[in-house]
Amino acid sequence: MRDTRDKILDASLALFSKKGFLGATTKEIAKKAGVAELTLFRHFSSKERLFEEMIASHSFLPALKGLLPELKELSYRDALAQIAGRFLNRLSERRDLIKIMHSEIHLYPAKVREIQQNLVGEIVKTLASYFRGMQEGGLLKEFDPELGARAFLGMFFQYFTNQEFVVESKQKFENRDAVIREYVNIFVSGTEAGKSNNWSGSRDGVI
Amino acid sequence: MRDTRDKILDASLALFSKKGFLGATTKEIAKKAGVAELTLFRHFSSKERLFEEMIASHSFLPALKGLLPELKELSYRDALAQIAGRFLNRLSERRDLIKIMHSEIHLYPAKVREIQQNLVGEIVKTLASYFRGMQEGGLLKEFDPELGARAFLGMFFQYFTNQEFVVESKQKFENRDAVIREYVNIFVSGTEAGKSNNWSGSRDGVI
DNA sequence: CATTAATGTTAGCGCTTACTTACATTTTTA
DNA sequence: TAAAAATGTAAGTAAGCGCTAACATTAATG
Repeated sequence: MRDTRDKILDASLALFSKKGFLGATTKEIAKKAGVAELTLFRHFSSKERLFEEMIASHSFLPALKGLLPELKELSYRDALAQIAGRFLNRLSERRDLIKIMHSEIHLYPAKVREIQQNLVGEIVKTLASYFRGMQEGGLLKEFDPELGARAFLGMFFQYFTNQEFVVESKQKFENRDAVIREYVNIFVSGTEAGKSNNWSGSRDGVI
Repeated sequence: MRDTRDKILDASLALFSKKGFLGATTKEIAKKAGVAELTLFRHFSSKERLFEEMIASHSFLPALKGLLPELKELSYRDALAQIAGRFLNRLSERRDLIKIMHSEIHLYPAKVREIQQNLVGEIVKTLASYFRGMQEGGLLKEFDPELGARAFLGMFFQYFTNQEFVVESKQKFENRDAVIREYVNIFVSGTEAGKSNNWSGSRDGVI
């Protein structure tokens, strides 16, 4: 049955994420999947193969192919907020995979790099090419587009991991949208006091 | 002997970092420390206690107590570069501990939070209070100082983990100082095209 | 130098783990 | 409905793990 295989894959994702590769036992995975342990081994020749196939089955995702055109119809701020939001969504969806990625770098450096690539690489490229376009239009300053993309996404990746894996009682900065707004604003216009950019508008409520 | 204890603690840091708590065996740790396995258990009643004491012995560090006054004598850009540099240095020094922190969140959530707190908390506060001072002096825009500090350090934390744990052949962005310069610049004056901030000076060498 | 403390050596216990064998039972398929 | 494929049950194997016991050896101490 195709169903059984998937149930095992899903259970293994959850348990590898929660307890790590060594900490999750095949017996436990089978139990969580609602199958006999032997059935697990009939589908996957070893625990290691199960791990690899689980990773393979969960790690690819396109998800923002046609995003670039959309961005061009938004203001710079809105475009960045859009990217940040989607990025955070994707990270949330792939929460378990990211946890595994953090836990098992030593076991599977290649696989982990592959996940990272699939998860971040595409969005970095999309954002970088958006920056390039805007720079050519004279709308942005000169900076390395890919480096800029990594800086921008890095702020959010770090925010995400901190929220998901470190913070316990969802404290101060749980307001996702407020964080996005503030980070985007910093990225757009910086922090140094200057002429215009006060943008005091939507700060304390009311719009 | 005091020496023996420390040798075991050091060996356990290295191996827990490399293979995780479950992956590192007491036999292997003892061998790396150059002692008999039994000696390890005479110093630490269990593998778990060894792990905890190792964490405790490595996780505290003040390291930038008197930094704030120093910062006030620097330009905004230089102050941020200074902070970023010190932050990256600290992360490099504590490389192994950070790896463990990533690997063992599920086992020791409390301990991991404590490390994170010791490692990042102090520097966040220092930077935030620097921001506050600068804002009161009218030198910076209005933004949440702690959130700003987290955004700034987040860019670098992400850069660090990417370099250390993901990238293999030190590729494109190995130039630490160039990354610091670009990130600081983005943070200071943003990315949106405006009036002044071309700052084309020290971009390609030659100051 | 004699006593005590710290370490080494070896062997092993009890437990868990990934994985297997043999056979019964269910489910799917033709 | 009969053959075939998928799953279950139960028992067990071999290996590795954390950890201990008993005793010998070395190093530090007074």
